[in-house]
Amino acid sequence: MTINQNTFTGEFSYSLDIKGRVNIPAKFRNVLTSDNEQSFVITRGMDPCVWVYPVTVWQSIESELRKLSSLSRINRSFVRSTVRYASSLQYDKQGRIAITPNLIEYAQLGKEALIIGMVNKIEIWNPKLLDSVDQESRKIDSSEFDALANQIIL
Amino acid sequence: MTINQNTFTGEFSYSLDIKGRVNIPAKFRNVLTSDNEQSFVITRGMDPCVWVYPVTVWQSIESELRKLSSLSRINRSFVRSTVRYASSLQYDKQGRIAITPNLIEYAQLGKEALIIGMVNKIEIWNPKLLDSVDQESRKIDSSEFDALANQIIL
DNA sequence: ATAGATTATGGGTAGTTGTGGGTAATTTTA
DNA sequence: TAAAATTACCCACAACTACCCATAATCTAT
Repeated sequence: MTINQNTFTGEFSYSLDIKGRVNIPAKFRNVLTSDNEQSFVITRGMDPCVWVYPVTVWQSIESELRKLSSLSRINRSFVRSTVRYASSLQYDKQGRIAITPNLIEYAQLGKEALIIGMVNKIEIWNPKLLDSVDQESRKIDSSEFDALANQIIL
Repeated sequence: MTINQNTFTGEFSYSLDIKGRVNIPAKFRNVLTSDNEQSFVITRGMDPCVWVYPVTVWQSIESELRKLSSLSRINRSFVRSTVRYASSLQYDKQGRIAITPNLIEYAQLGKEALIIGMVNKIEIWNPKLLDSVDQESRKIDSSEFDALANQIIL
């Protein structure tokens, strides 16, 4: 039994080809899907990147959304923004996925795509953008970052 | 019963071969893995070296990461930086591990690799780098170093 | 001291993975 | 409705990795 049974870890560099396809790391494939669930969910990330969820994880998000009353305007807006960019997907016989132009534009993806395991989901980044976003985050919240490291890293 | 039952101690020098493989000291093997858990986790160290964790230790880090909400930007950045360079691994039939090019570059590993027991994890160093980093640390924080020694050494 | 076992290091091979491109089917557009 | 564009499916190859075996050095036990 490996830890990758349930979680995504590691970083992989792949090329986004002219048809908008990227490889999904072999290590991630049986985490993302199973024998009885071939599809998964792709959507916008909170950062300028693409998020890819296993169906089980997405379903728990969806069930939370169902609990939100549509009477509240902010609830409606939140549900809309969460669901709007999400779509169900499968990989092709080679283990690649086709990223929609919408998402390519949002994540500003070029020829090189960096795929990062984020425990319960996958992120797909433009490498340069990732660097600048992470640097920015750490500059602004450096003390918070250090506090987390102190608390969590063994 | 030996002290090595649960902790990593001591220092060992091995060669990193052309395929990026290093031996894991025989003494460490049953600390790192067990009959029902064959894999372990390799990642970047805080210093310029490689860290190797038993699965149990890594899992407690991971479970803390799962608690962090993705709504906070610094949380996302922290999870990313922690998980990004980590991967699950097993040794081959000879008791070696294959270190990824990423990590070899980060730790500036050459032909000679120094493996050091660090109680709850293993460190893999370029010997020269280790010397200079340790000297540097002690020069800068010498009073702190002495205070720790005073407090801990019996 | 010697034989057997374990450990350290090197290399070969088969299978998997990553990448590109072709063709048919489907959708979109004029 | 027909042409154009897009998408889905398929095949092929190159690169890499995992697995295997071989040998030398070291350690252990009698």
